[in-house]
Amino acid sequence: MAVSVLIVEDDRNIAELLQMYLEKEGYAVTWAADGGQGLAKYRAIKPDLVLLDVMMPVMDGWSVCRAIRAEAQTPIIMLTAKGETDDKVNGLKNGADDYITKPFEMKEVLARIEAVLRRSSGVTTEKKARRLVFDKLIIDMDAFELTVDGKKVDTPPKEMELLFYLASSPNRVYTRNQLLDEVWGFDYFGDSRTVDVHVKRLREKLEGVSESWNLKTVWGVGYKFEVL
Amino acid sequence: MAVSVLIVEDDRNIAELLQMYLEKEGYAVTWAADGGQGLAKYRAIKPDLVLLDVMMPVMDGWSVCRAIRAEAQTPIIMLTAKGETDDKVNGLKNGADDYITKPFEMKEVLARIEAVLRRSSGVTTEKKARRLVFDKLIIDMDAFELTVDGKKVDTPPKEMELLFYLASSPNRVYTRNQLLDEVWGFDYFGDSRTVDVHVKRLREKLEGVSESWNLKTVWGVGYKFEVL
DNA sequence: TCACTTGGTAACTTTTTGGTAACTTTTTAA
DNA sequence: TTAAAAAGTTACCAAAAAGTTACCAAGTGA
Repeated sequence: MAVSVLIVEDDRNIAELLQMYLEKEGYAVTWAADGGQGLAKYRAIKPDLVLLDVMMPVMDGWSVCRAIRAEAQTPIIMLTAKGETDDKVNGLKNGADDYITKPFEMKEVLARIEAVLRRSSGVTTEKKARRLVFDKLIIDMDAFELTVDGKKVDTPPKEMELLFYLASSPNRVYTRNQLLDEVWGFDYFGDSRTVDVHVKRLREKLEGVSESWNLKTVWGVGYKFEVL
Repeated sequence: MAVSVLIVEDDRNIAELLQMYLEKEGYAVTWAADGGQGLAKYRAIKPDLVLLDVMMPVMDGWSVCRAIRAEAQTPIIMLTAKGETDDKVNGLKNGADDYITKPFEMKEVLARIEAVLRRSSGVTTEKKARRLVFDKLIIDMDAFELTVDGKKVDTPPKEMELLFYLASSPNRVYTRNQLLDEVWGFDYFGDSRTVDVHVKRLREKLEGVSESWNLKTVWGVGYKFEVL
């Protein structure tokens, strides 16, 4: 069953961004725009985890945090503005499990959520395969290491992630925009040609290694990791 | 089977902090908010160990301690406020096995628990490898000693723990935040660049010693202890 | 109390990366 | 056959990340 997350955040944009990312990761997301609503929705749906903004009008995050703590042990992650150092202390005092400083990276948020859920026992987020093996090619995202024909090849993050993504679904074509969405993040606004450049760089590392796979251009569409 | 611990502590925050840490270490934790409840839960679940706060309203820690001692030899660790020196004497008089002064470090608590359990025979906490050996490198967390190329090298705690953590999962990359969570504790409030500095200090101690391993930077991701 | 150790911060330097722009080549379709 | 569109390629640069150094605050022990 899906893990449910309640977002209590008055800034609509931040909330939507979070929601989009979390849903993509398979979480069931509910959003509350203020503290009062947050508490109400909390009681209604009893989520597995709460993301709670500190700065909110009327009923602030700490009040909500204490209120939730008074009735259950649901993990709470606070979202605090940068510089408010005391928040860290407050957080623990009021029973928060972790806190994230704005502005935050989505990856950061996901990592924290998984960490907190892991800590609070029970819920286990099933992890995907982090290691792909093809003929003379190993893509290991745990070691963050690319092995080509038995040799380790230094490969920057973006290239690793792009290759890993393509190779996770062999023979499937992705458009540049799909790749930008999935690898760069849907909040990336740049030239789609940047994909070409990364493909080029990957090809330099991979060319002539094996007959059984290659990074193929699908003209007018995009790229795929082709496996014969 | 998991080792069970009963926490009797009226301060919800402290209790939760303890619970979180202990569960992460694999203990089965039960919490009681006051002395009466504590005694009741003690009788219900017969835990392997009791963490008992001294200062509690209604029925204080000493009473609970004596009550438990009257019926079993279950190890008891008292949690006392700083300055209450007499507690030490009281503790022994009332049959406590150990005592810890607030505010305490979680690591301290874990160490005490393991020590007490070891002493009270019976329960054996199967502990992980506390000693890692690589080519010309010995990381001994029991002796808290680092041996490089046959020579002991004075190494401060944080560096030892960081190295030990990284070396416990060779070739696996950890981000700075993961390392902060795991080595510094998830309740650490500080700059993630502090990891860099510790890595630097470790490298000074380790550089040029062996070809078969090294502390490697994974650009854009984090660090790993690489073993060839 | 004072000297020493440790852990952490801040500031500055160096390295690496990701992305853009410009130019070239290939493919498609009229 | 040729022009337009798409993709390949190259070089370069600003920003991000990591390395490095110096310094400071808190804790420790003599």
